[in-house]
Amino acid sequence: MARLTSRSTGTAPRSLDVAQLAGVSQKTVSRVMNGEQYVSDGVRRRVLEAAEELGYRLNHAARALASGRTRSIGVVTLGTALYGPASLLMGVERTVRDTGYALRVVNTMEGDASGVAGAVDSLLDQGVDGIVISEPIDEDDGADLSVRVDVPVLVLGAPPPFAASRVVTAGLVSHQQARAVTEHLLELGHPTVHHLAGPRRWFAARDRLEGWRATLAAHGRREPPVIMGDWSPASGYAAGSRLADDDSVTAVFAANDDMAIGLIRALLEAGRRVPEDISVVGLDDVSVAAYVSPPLTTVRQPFEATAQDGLKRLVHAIENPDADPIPEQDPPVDLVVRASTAPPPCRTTPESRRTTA
Amino acid sequence: MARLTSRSTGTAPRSLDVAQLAGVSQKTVSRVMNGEQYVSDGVRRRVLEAAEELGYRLNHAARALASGRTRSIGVVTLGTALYGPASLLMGVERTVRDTGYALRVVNTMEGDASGVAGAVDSLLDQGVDGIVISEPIDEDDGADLSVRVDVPVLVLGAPPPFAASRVVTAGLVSHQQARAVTEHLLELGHPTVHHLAGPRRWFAARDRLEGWRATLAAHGRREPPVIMGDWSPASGYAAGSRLADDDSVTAVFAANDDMAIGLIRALLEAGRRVPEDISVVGLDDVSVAAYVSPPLTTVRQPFEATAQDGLKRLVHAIENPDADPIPEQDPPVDLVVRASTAPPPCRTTPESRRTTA
DNA sequence: CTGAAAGCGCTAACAC
DNA sequence: GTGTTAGCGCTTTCAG
Repeated sequence: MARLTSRSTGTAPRSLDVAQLAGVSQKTVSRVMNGEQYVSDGVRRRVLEAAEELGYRLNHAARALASGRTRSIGVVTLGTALYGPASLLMGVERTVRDTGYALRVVNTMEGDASGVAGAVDSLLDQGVDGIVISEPIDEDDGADLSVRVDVPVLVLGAPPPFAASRVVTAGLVSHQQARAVTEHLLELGHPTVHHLAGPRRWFAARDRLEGWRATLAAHGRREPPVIMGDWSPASGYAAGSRLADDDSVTAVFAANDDMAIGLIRALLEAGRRVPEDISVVGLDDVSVAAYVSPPLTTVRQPFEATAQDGLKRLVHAIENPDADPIPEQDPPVDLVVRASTAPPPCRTTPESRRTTA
Repeated sequence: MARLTSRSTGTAPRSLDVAQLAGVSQKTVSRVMNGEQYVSDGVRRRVLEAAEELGYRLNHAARALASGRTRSIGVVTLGTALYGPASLLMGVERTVRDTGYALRVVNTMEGDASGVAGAVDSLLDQGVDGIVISEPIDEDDGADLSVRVDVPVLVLGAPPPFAASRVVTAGLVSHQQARAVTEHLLELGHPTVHHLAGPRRWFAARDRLEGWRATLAAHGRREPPVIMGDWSPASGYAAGSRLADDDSVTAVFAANDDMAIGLIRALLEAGRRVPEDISVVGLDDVSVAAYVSPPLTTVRQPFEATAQDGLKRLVHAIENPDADPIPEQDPPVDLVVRASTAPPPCRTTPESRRTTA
């Protein structure tokens, strides 16, 4: 009964130690730890008990080396605390555990030219079975990813920024959200809708702008000049200060809630009432949206659903390399109408069509 | 010049392949890749070129297996998009890359009894050289961490929730922040300050409460009953609805900005003016704080500094197991006075001392 | 300064 | 059902 290789204490127990304690081969321990079949219940129990007694934990590095799979997924994030990216990351985090994968996170360093490419590279370097790219923003240079990405990639909230063998996307909902917002405003009777856009480098910003533009066109409305913001309340405030002087403005769609809140602040300071004089809509439904003055009409973002749906499809792609990808499932648009929108001040008559093509 | 082991294409190149191409031993490649000294410049360059040509990337799993070190740090987060935890995570992410470590993230699943213990366990399981625990909340049960944590641990924003061999902390600033807020309000002439606290299970909530309480006591002021919130604007709103009826309330310190915003909303709806009738202070300095009505007086959180300082000390503990820990460096409290605070309505006389001990 | 040999702890392929 | 034999691609000794 003497152990063949009793290890000096201080070293972590290996599967061989467990095997000896349980009186089985090392391979059997491996089978049990991996939940494989073809192990009798008695042996399985003995092994489990031995492992427990020794405080054994499987060495993932060794497993990864031997199997070539790391059982981990890498996430590329922006490294900002902006509501959208941060919420998406949380959604990914919460979901990934259920998939049985571990999570590695890197962020695209601001001001670094390598950007997404560098981040993906570093993940590949660390060893991951799949990659999630959350809301990539356009690179300064057109840095294309020269490295070969041979693992499946999930892109959240944007189309793939590079070519990879197997790519899936999720959360491409900005266009429809913008349409819902614009139509809501038009239905209230506003002759047209102004738009405070996010930075051009963000796909979500461009897509919202497109959705707004397309909707105005579809209704034959004049398209006012776009105002550019940077997602921050300060930029919304600046936009509001400019807009406040223009009496023709009756409705503004801000590309996110933060800008909407800054915008409203500027309008109020300028003596314009919201929504009596000007209606404002945001996008995100941040937690305070219902409690600012006036409570903000906005669109709730489906972060959790996007993360879940995307991850499910990424894992499918990882584990079934040859199978067809699962089709994307768009969540419904969730417009939350509160008190920042109302019919325009004077003109109750809905519209004078044909102003523009 | 024939390669000894030319590998079939399709397999990733190993250090041996690089060695053969460069005409050196495999060990020399290892030396170069690790930036060790005692390699002549010529050899180093040849190796680097060969690696580049082959598209070689070091296999971290093999390295971890051979060296016993993973060069990665694990983070335990709460998995909520609350401003504090989310911002801390971003700070950690942004900082960790500079340290040369990779980041693994797990979150304590809500409703799971194992909580922090389970999360730490799963990190240990994955293999990490150090662990960051961000704002742990108290467990339902007194689940103590039975697993042995033999890697250094950094706890952010709370005292260590369990005993580990080497623990460092950072971001224990709530107490001082609460004091600054309370003193600001007292200096404005308010006879006392009410407190809308966060959930008891959060250390930050308890510490803010303690700071507020201690400050009132130090100034010999009456301590009004504490109102409990849950960090959400909704809970702030509920608190505000109750407080609005009480004429004796002239100043409220909400434990975070979200609650402060909800609180203000309720007060305004009830016809109380802020700050003319009631002053309100939040904590966090969320991005919209300056743009709500009225602009919120609050305390800016030093998330980035906390993450940087903490991580620096964690890495020190990892790499110098026997050295003394680097002492914690508290960032200064950053009270941002805006328009939600003012002297109390009538009583210009500062105080009537000795109301309570 | 450079190299040879051994082995980290596991899984893969195949025997029994 | 279970065991045996080879490596996975590195780092670690220890020689030179």
